[in-house]
Amino acid sequence: MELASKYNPADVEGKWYQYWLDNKLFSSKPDGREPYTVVIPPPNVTGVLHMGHMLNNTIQDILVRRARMEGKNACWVPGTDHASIATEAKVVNKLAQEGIKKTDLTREEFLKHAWAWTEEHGGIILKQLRKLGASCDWDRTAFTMDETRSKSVIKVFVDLYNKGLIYRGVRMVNWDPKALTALSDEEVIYKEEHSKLYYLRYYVADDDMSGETGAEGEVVHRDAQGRRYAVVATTRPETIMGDTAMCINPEDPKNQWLKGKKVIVPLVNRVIPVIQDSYVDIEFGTGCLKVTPAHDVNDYMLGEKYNLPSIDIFNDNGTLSEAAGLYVGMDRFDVRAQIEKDLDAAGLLEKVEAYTNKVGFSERTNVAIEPKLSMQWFLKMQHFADMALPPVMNDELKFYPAKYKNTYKNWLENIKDWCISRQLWWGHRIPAYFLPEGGYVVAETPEEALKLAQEKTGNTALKMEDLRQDEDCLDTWFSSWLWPISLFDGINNPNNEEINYYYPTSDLVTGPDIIFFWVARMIMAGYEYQGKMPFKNVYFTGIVRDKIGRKMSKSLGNSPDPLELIEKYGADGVRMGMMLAAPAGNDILFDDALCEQGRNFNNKIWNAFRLVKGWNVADMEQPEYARLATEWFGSMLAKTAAEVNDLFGKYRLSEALMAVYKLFWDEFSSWYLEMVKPAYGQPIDKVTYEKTLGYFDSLLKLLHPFMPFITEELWQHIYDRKEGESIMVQTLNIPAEFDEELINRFEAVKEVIGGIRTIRLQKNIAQKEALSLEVVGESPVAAFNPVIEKLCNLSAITSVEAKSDGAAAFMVGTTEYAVPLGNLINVEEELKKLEADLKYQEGFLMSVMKKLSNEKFVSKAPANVIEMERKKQADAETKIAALKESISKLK
RNA sequence: GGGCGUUUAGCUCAGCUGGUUCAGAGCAUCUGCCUUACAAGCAGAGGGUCGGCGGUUCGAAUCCGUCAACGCCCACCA
Repeated sequence: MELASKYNPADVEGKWYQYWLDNKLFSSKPDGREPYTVVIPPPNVTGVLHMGHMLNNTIQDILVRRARMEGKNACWVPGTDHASIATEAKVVNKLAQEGIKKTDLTREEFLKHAWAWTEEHGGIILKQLRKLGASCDWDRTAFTMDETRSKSVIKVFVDLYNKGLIYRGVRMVNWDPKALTALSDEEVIYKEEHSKLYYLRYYVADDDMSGETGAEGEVVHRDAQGRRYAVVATTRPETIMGDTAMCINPEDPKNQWLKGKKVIVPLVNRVIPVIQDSYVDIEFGTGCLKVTPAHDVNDYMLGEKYNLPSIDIFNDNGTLSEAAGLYVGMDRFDVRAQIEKDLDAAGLLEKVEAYTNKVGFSERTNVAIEPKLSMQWFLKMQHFADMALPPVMNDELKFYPAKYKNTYKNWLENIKDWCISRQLWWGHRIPAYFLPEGGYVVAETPEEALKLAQEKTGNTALKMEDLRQDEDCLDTWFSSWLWPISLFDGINNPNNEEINYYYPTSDLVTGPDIIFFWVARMIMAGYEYQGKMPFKNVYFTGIVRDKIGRKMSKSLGNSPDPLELIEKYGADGVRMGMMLAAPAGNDILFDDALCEQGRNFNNKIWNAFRLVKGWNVADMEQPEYARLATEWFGSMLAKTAAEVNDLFGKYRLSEALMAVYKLFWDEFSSWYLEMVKPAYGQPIDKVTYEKTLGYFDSLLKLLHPFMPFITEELWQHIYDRKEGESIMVQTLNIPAEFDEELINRFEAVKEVIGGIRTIRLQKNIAQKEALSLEVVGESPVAAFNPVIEKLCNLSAITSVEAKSDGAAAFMVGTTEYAVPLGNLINVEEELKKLEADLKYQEGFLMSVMKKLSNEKFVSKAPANVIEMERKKQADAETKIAALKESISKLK
C-alpha cells in the first residue's frame, strides 16, 4: 500500500461514515446488554450548525463511542426542536419579504407556510452533524412536533389539567410586543440600560394653598402661583396615562402633607388618590411613586391591594391604545421622547437626570418586554420543585461540574408558576375548548371535548362547531421537557419495551444556560411520568468563545464556520481542537491553532502507521532491546488505559485525551518505536512486529472515541478485516495490570539517555559517531543497557570504579554516568557546570538539614515524612561526594 | 442587593482531604538538526516569590480571615 506522507481526511471521512451507516453500526435495539442512552439536546429545526453545537455534539459522540466500545448497547437519539417563537419569527419575516402579513392569513394558511419552511430548512443541521462523525441512531430521528411527540404533549397537558396543576387566569406576564406573545420569566433577559429619570409635577387637586411653610421635615413644592405639587420620579413617563394613584410611604416625613390628598396626573389631568404603603422607598427619588397597575409588576400588586382601577394604555404591539387618550397609535418609545417635550412645554417637567436601570428584553426578539395583564395558562410548579430538588442535592443525579447544584437549588427554592401559553400558531395548540355559553373543557381530542362539553352543559345537542378551541399554543419547552420520555414513546405507551430499557438515560450533555428552561424541567417531568430521574449524569459544557474571550456571535463575525474548519483540518482534527480546550464547565477559548494541533496529531498517527507497515518481517530471534521495549510499553499502555478510564469516569475528557495524546506521541512514537525500529533496510523480528501491531491496535481503540475517522481507516489496514467489521464496535480489551516498578525504572533509563543526548548536543557529536558509557559502580538500570546502547549509538557500557579522565559526567538519581570524550572535553565548562550543580545540592541539603534539626518538626511530623527527609539527606550527601570528586579530578 | 465561581509559566489549564526536589502539562518561545515514518517533524533548553496582606501549623499553591480584579446566576427599587 502506497501511503502519502500526509494524512488526507477528505479521502476517508465520507467513506467511513457511509460504511458505518450501511452496516447499521449506529443503530440500537433493546437487548441483554447494559444500555447506554443519550438524547440529543434538540437543535432548532431550521438552525445551522455553530461552534456550540460542535462542542456539545463532539462530547456526546465521544461518550457514546466510548460506551459502545465498553460493550454497552449505546443509543444516541437525534432530533430537532420546533422552536415555536424562533421559527414563527423566521416564517413571519420571510412572508413579510414576500409582502404577506401574518394577520392576513388564517391559522391554517400560516401553518402551511411554516411547515413548508420547516421542510425546506429542517434537518440541515442533522446532516451537518454527520460531517462531524456523530454516531446517532438516525432511524430514530424525532421532531418535537411530530405525531408521537405532539400526542405526548397534549396528553400531558390534559393530565396535568385534570390533576389540578394547570390553571388559567389573568396575570401580569412578560409581553413581547414584537412576537405578540407572552413569555415565561426565563425567556426575559435583563440588561443594564442608560436611560433617564424624569421628575414630573403632580399638582394637588382642589388645592386650598394652605400650609404656608409646611411642618418639620416636609418638602412642599410650589409653583410661581403658589400652587402645591408633588414630584414623582419615573423612568417611564409614557405610562402616566395609566396612572390610577400616587403612593407614598406613610413614614415619610417629606410627604406627610400629601396624606389624604388627591393629585392631578400631568397632561392627562385625571385626579387620582394619594395612597400610602410601606413598599415605597423613602430614599428613592422624592418618595412619591406613580402607580400604573396595568404596566408594572409592583404597581399591579399595589393595585390589587388597594383596589385601584387599571388602565391598559398599550396595544399588543407596543403602540398606545385608545384607552391612553393621548398619543394613540404611537410607539411607546416615540411617545417617551414626545411626552418629555410636551411635559416640559407645559411646565410639568421638574428635571431630568441620567439614570442606569435594568430593562427586560425578549430572549428571542430582543425587544423590550412590556409587563402586561393578560389571560394565560400556568403550570403550578411547587409540586414539581419538591420532587426535583432532593435527587440532585443528594447526588443521585449528578451534575458535572457540581457547582451548578447551587444554581439549581436556588431556582427551585424560589420557583414561580410557569406561564405555558404563547400567542403563537407554530406549536402545540392548547387542547382547551370554549363553550358557547362560557367556560371550557380540556380534552385530548375534539371528540372527547365534545363529549365532555355535553356532559358539562347537559346539552346533548351541542355540536363540534359550537366549540371553539383556544387559539394559543404551548411554550416550546413544554414539549422539550418530555424529550427523554417521549423519544421512547413512554407517555403514549407507558411501560413499553423501549422506555423500560433505555430510561433513565445515562448522560445529558448541554449548556448551563438552559439549566432552568430544560434540565430542571426534564427532571420534573421524569419524576412525574416515570417516577425516575431522566438521566443519571448531566455534563454542563462551557460557552465557546473566541481566543480573546468574547462570545461568538454573528455580529462580531468571530465565529468560524464549523464545516469550513472540518474541510481545513479534518473532522478528527477539529474534534481534537475542541476537546483540547474544553475542561468540563469552563468556557472554551477557541483558536484555530488548536485544530492545527489536532491535525498535526492525526498526521503523527498516520506516519507512525506508515513506519510500522513499511517494515519487512523476518523469522529471527527477538533482540533483547526489543524484548525490553515491548515489555515496558505493555505496562505503559495498561497504565495509561487505566488512567483514561478513571478520567472518563470523572468526565474529564480533555485530560483523558491529553493522556492518550502523550501516550501515542511521546511514549509510543518517540520512545517505543525508536527502540524497536530496525536499522535502515533491516527486517524486524516477528515477535516484536506482532506485538507492535497489537499495541497499535490498542492505541487506535483508545483514540477512537476522540478521532473516529482516522482510527477506522488505520484499523481497517492494520490487519485484513472482513466486510462489515469496524473499530467502533470493538471492545477495549487492554489488560488492567501493569508493572509500576518497570515503568519507574524506565523513567531512569530515559534520564540516562537524555544525559547522553545532551552531551552529544553540547559537544556537537553526530549520532553516527559511536560513544561509550561508563557507570560508576552498579547501574540500577543495567538490564536496560541494550536499549541505551541502541538509542544512543554506544559501542559499550562499562562499569567502572572511577570514571576516566576527560569524561563528561551526569547523575541520574545517585548513580554517576560518564561519557569519555578524550580531548573533546572543555574542562572549564565542565567545572562550571559541576560547581553549579554542587552549589544547588549543598543548598538543598542545607534546607533538609534545617528541617531535620528542627525539634518541633522531628517530634510532630509523621514518621514517613521524617523518613523521606532522611533519605533526601543521604541522597544529597552521596551526590555531593560524587560531585566533589569529579571536580577535584578535573582540577 | 443576594449567591456562586475564578485568579498558578507568554496563552489555556491540572494540582483531591496540607508533607515524595511540588511548583506541573499542552501550546507558544529559544537553540541545534532537511538523521530514508513524520519539518504538520526530531533532539534539547529557558520561563512562575502559585492575585495582595494577615493568620493557623514543625510545614501552606493547598486550610482560615481579609482586600482586590474578573466572570456567572438570581432579585419588583420606580
